[in-house]
Amino acid sequence: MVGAGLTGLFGVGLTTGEDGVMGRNDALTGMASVQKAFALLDAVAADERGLSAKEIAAALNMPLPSVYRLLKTLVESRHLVHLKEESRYALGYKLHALDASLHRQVGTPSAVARLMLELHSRGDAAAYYAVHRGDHIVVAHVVDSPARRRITPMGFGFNDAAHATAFGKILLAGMDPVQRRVFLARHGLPAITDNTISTLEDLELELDRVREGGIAVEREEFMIGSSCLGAPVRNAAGQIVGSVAVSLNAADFDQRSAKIAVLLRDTADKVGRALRATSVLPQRQ
Amino acid sequence: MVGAGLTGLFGVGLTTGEDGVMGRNDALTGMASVQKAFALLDAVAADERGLSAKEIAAALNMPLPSVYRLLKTLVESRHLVHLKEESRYALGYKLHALDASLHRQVGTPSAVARLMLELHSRGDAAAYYAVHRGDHIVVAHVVDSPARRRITPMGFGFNDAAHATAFGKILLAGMDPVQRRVFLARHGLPAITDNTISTLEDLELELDRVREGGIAVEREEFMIGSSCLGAPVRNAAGQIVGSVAVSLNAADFDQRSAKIAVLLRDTADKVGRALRATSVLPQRQ
DNA sequence: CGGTCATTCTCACAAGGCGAGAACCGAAGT
DNA sequence: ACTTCGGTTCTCGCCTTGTGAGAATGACCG
Repeated sequence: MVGAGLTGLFGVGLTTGEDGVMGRNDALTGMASVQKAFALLDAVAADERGLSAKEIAAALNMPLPSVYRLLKTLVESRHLVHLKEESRYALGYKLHALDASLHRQVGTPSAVARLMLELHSRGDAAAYYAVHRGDHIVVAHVVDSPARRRITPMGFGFNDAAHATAFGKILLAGMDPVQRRVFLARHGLPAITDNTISTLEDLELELDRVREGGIAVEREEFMIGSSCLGAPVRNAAGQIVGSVAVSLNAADFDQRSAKIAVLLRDTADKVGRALRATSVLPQRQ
Repeated sequence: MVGAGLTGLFGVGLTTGEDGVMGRNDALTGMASVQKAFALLDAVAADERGLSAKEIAAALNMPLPSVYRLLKTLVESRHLVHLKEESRYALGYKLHALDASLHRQVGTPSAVARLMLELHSRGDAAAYYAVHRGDHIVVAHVVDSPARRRITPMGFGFNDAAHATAFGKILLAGMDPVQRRVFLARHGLPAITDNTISTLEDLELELDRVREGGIAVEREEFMIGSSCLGAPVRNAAGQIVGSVAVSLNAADFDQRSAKIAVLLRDTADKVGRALRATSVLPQRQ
C-alpha cells in the first residue's frame, strides 16, 4: 500500500510474488526501465529538498542497487544532481534547459511577448496569450506582476478548462464544429465554479455570442473573484490561431471592461500582424 | 558520421555490424534504454518545431520500432506530445512541471524574490541572486526587464565561471581554502574575456580585496561591455551562503558604482535577515 | 577501533528490450 | 472504388541488459 501512487505506474512487479493469473490485463506501455527513471524523477521532484537514495527506494519500492543504477545514469545526464554533503539527490539543471526548449517550441515570438507586456501595463491586468498546439489549448505566454497577479492555476502550459476561460472560448469558437465536438468530448464540461457553463447547449450559445461580439467574456467561471476578457488572433486566412486575454478581479471588471475590450482587440490585431510578419506561420487548428 | 554527436552518447551499437572485438572498453554508465530515452528528448528539444519519428530514428540511428516504443512511453508520461496533424513529436508539459519543481528546490523564498525586484528597480539594473547548491554555484533568481537586460548567458542555473563573475567571487571568497582549491581545480580559470582573472595568485589577491571591501567587482571579465557588483549574504553564523549582484553596462558602471554598492550591501543584509526569518536555513557550503 | 550509513561491486538469472519484417490504418491520388 | 504511400503498431524469436540479494568498500562518528 505504501507509495501506491508511484508504483502504480508500473502495474506489475510490486508484491513480487503475485503468483495469481494476472494475465494480459496490463494495458501497460513498454519501456519499464524508462518509466522507472521518470517515476524516480517525479519522486525527487515531489520533495522540496530532494531525497536520499534510501528514501527513493522506499517511495518506489525498488531494491537499493537498482535505485543507485538509475541515479547514476540520471546524474550523469545532468537530470539530477547529487548533493554529496547531505547525501541527497535533487533535480538537475538539464531540466531547466529542457523547459527552455519547450518554451521555444511553443514559441511566442519576441514581438508578441513585447505586445503582451504592453497589454499588461496599459491594461493594468495580468495578460495571457494562448494558442493551439496539436489538439490542445495551451497558454503560451503570461505577463503578470505582484500588483496584477495572474490567476494562479492558469500559468504556462496545457489547459483543459477551455470552456471556463476567455481564451478557451475564443479558440473553441474558432474551431470547426467537428473538431470542437471531439475536443469537448475528450475534456467534458466540468463545473469549476458555480458559474461555469456546463451544458453543450449553453456553451454553443455562448460561443455564438463570442463570434458576434468578437470578444469572449468569462465571469467567475474559472475562479470566484476573477473575470476575464479575451480577443481572437487571426492568421492571414482569417482563421483564429490564438487568443489574447486579461484577467481582472470582479470589481475592476465592472468598471473597466469596456475600455479593456478596446485595448484587447487592438492588441490582438497587432499580434496577428506580428505573427504574419515573423514567418512563424502558426499552425491552424 | 551522421549524427555522431548524439549516437556518441551510447558508445556502442552504431555501425551495427562492428564485428571486431570491442571488449569491455566502454566505461559507460548503465541503463542504456534510459540514456536513449533522454537522448531522444534532447534530439526533439534541439529542433524548433519537434521531429517526426523517422527523423528521430535518423538522428539517433535506431530502428523505427524502437523509436516508436520510446515515443509511446514518453508521450504517455507527458514528457512528449504527439502533434498528430503534422505527425511530429515535440516536448511535453511535464517538462515544465519538472522545471517548476527544480525552481522550488533551488528555492528563492518569496521574500527574497521581492527584495530582488526592489533591487532591480531601485538600482535600475539587472539583479541576480546566487547560492551554493551541492558543490556548484548556481544563479537562483534573476530579475531583469527589457530596459535592463541581464547578461544573457547568465540566467537561472548552474554557473561554471565563478572566477569571472561578481557573485562567484563573493561565494569563492566565503569558501574555506580547501574547498576553494577543489572547486577551482575542477573548473579551472578559463579566460572568458581579455580581462578575466586567469591565474590562481591573481584570483587570491582579488578575493582578499573582496573580503576587505565586502563587495565584489567584476569589470568586463565575463562579457565585454558589462560589469557587475556583488555583495555577500550571510547566515546567522556569519558564513557567506549567497550573493546579491547587479550587472551594468560599462558606462553606467563608472557613474553609479558607488551608489549601487550601498544599495547592494543594504539588499544583501535584508536578504540575510529574510533567510533567517524563513527557517529555510540555507545549506552552508 | 567497533559502530553505522552511503555507495559500489559481484554474479547468476531471466525479464524485457531489440530489430526485421509484416500488418494495419487513414489520407491522398487516380 | 482501387491503389499508393507514409505513419504507426504488432509479431516473434534472439540475446542483451537490467535485475536484486548479498557482500565489499569506504567515509564518518564516537
